[in-house]
Amino acid sequence: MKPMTIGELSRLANVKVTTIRYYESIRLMPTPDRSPTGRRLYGAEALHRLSFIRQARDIGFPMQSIRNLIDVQTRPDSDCGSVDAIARQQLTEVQRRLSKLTALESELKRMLGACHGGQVDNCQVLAALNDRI
Amino acid sequence: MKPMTIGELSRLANVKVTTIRYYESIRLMPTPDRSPTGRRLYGAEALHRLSFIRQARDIGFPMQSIRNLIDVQTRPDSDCGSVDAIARQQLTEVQRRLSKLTALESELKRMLGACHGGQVDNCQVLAALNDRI
DNA sequence: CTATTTTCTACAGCCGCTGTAGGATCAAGT
DNA sequence: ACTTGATCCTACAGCGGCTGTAGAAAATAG
Repeated sequence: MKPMTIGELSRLANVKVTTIRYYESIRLMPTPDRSPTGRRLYGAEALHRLSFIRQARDIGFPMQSIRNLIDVQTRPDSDCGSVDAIARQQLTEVQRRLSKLTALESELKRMLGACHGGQVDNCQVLAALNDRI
Repeated sequence: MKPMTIGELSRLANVKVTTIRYYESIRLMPTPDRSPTGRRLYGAEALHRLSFIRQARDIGFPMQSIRNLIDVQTRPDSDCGSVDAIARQQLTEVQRRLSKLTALESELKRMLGACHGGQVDNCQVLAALNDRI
């Protein structure tokens, strides 16, 4: 398994090259090895980590939670309690989002069922959004 | 129903005063009436609209979608098709988020069940996150 | 051996706020 | 009526999380 360039990593993790460098600069990603000519070289571990960050961001995890999880991960002697606390906190937040999103989903569905190319003033989409969200 | 100040609106809609003024500056909120001494005065409509924006933002709606919906709302002669398109687009996005969040929720629950104050290296939290997210 | 693409660093800019400075206004208590 | 403290005003700077650009070096493709 030969190391990959930043561009390959970018494609595989679906994270822009500039963003990867940004993550490195804020120490969210570790400083990678370099080729003899100074190019960043990444292994599978980096891909794993970056994918994790990407997915977590995508799902709406705050940066700090991600950082916490990663930090704990790189200190394997630390106890599980802090990880547990983070997970618990995230679960609450995830459930809050889920309930809102579920409500929104049903409302959007209802709207799409009710609206058939009429005019806005006899269309329930916006009223529904205002009432229900 | 007497008009309310920006502070009252802020409390009722759970949006910071500065953020309300920011929304006004980017024309997401309309320019309000002013008191004789120059203070912003808002009615129920503003509260309605601001609450809508707030909830939509909270749930992860992109600014542009919110703007689209509001713009269409204020042009009641426009046809329903564009609203429908926006709603449809949002539904897809909402469902994407829902599936990810649901997966994450079950994983967090599993983690919390499996982790009882051990050490990180024999704790499944992080491995689970890496595997499943 | 060109030509195109990728990478490098360094830095500026954007979005969506958030906070601060410095001053005016208002509401409540004495 | 007067003080005190909260709220409001404008204007502008700063921040988090990227994103884009410039200018140069290096890798790959034809």
